[in-house]
Amino acid sequence: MVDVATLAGVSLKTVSRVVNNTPNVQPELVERVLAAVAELGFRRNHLASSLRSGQTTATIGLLIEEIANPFYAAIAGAAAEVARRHDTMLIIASSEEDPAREQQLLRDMCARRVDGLLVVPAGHDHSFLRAEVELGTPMVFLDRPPGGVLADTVLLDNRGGARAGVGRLVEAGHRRIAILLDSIGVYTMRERLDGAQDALAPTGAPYDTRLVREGIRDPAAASRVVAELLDQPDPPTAFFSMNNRITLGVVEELCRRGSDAALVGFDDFDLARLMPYPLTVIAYDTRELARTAAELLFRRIEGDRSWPRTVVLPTELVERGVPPR
Amino acid sequence: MVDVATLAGVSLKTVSRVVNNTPNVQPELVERVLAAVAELGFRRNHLASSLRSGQTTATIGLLIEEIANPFYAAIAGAAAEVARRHDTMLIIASSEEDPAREQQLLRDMCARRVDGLLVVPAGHDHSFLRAEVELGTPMVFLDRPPGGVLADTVLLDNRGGARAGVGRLVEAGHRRIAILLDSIGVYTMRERLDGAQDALAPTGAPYDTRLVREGIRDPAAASRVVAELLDQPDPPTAFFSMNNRITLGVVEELCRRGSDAALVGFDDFDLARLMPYPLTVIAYDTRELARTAAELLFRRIEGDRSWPRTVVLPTELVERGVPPR
DNA sequence: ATGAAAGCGCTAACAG
DNA sequence: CTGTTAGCGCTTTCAT
Repeated sequence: MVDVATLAGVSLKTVSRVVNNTPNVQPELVERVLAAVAELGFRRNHLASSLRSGQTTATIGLLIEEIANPFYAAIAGAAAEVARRHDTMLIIASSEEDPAREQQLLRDMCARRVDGLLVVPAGHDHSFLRAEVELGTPMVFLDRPPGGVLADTVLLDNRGGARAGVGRLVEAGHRRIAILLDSIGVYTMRERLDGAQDALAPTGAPYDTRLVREGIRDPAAASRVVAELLDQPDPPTAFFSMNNRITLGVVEELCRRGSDAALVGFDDFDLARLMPYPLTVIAYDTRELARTAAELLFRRIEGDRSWPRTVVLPTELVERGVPPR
Repeated sequence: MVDVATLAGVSLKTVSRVVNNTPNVQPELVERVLAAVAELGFRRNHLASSLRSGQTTATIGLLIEEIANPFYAAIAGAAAEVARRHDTMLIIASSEEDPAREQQLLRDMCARRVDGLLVVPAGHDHSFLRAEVELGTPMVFLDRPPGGVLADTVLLDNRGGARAGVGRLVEAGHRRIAILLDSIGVYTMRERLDGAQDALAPTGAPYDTRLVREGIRDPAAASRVVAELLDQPDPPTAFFSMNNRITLGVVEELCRRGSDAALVGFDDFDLARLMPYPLTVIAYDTRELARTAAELLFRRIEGDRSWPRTVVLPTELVERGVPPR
């Protein structure tokens, strides 16, 4: 900047004014400065400017589990769009579901003085962020609630969605309904399981724990569990899958066998219409989830100091056919 | 840091040493400093440290078209993984295929003094980056070559892949092969078209421009084009689709009609096995593309000053059946 | 409307 | 092993 000022024959401060589009600079000087900027290939150092001015880095951080996963990619896309409207850059980091890594990444983002944080929690204890929150760094949690810190949270109606999905199977006459889920350690899975039980309770059907299978991490595992369940003496007549990876494996195995068991899955599919199986699902708007969270965050960044709130977004039962019992 | 130093009764510099894990500090002092850090909730300002030390911000920028797109999400995932291994944060920005926006974003990233840039080009002229390159900011282009600037580039063998795909259709006896593509303005599409023509040329079949359809932006448009082509007096017996959005629309329309036309598509699908149609595709390793680019970038960041190179990654014909003519 | 001086929070260079 | 001093590139404050 000193070089530019020298070349343009003005003071350093005038260069700063021109570079920042401050009004009240003589057009002639503006031109001279701009010429010098071009000639020297000057590029403003954003770090230095936000170091001195102190308030904003025009950057927010997004912490997710894994960017290659379509769910998180959708979140990142919606967050990026909102960030863009606020002329803000987005730092994206993946926790890989590792709480230690989550903590390290969040600390690092804070050290970079992001203006705010959008977090899909991996761990259950976020009290280490309390100091940061008190220091005034806004943060919004999404998809899962934080632990040990009071902050804005945007969630899906997991319980209501699962209740509706299993309810639909009950309505179709099913009583032996297998429930397939990933780790019970994850908040969303616990909520969905509660919802499933809400729907099952009024039927008076005995709650058969052998029909609830936990720890299914991928489609292949889901296929194996389905095979095992169908080979039992008293097989289930319907399946409730708690995420789309599992649903995929269930579809594969049901098709392989030409089974007429019913299936309802949590999470919608891009290609559901082309599936060789009527796929009724519980859908929700992932982008809306992220958009809501990001907009809440920017409201905070712009100075909103109201009490933290929790927003719950609805889910929708997308009916594509449910074979009766 | 001054406060921490005062509280711990040491100099500012000692605090700096402790915070940076510099060896050769008395354990006792380390402890006192750490206690003060904890008590005051001190968090090192990463911006200030990289402003002064000047060399590295431990940040790289990734410019893509749109993060929610699975192709770019895969790229982002692989890049994030390499960045992570180098303890580097990733700023991701989406150009939305707008060259003006691309330029603005890249300039902004440079202003933030990223250590390097990973770019999937949207525009055709990147000469505005030349000053930046000369100033020593490493950058690697991927999926498409840059224009007007010499830099490392990692590409797929688009031409070879298309040649193999269309070649497979020719081998199955097809001569009237419809070719469906997105915008001809995109490098990858032009390359793939060249490859298709490579395969068609030796057959001596007249090159029928009515069978080459450009400007297909989404599955619905692809379905419409397929319908139109099949309703012609002399319909094609095979389709070559140049990306997976198009392939999807082709599959839908072929299924709807129960057509036995052959189909080969560029880009693989997650759910190809479950498709109601034998889907032979040209596959490639998207993550490998990004990994290669990111590793090249870090080699540059670490000081490699060798002449820029271009790497071309192979594609693979994944055979899932091709109906003969 | 323009400029001079101070300083953001940190690290480099050099002493002690 | 520890401290002092200067200064990264910019913006703020206050003068002119």
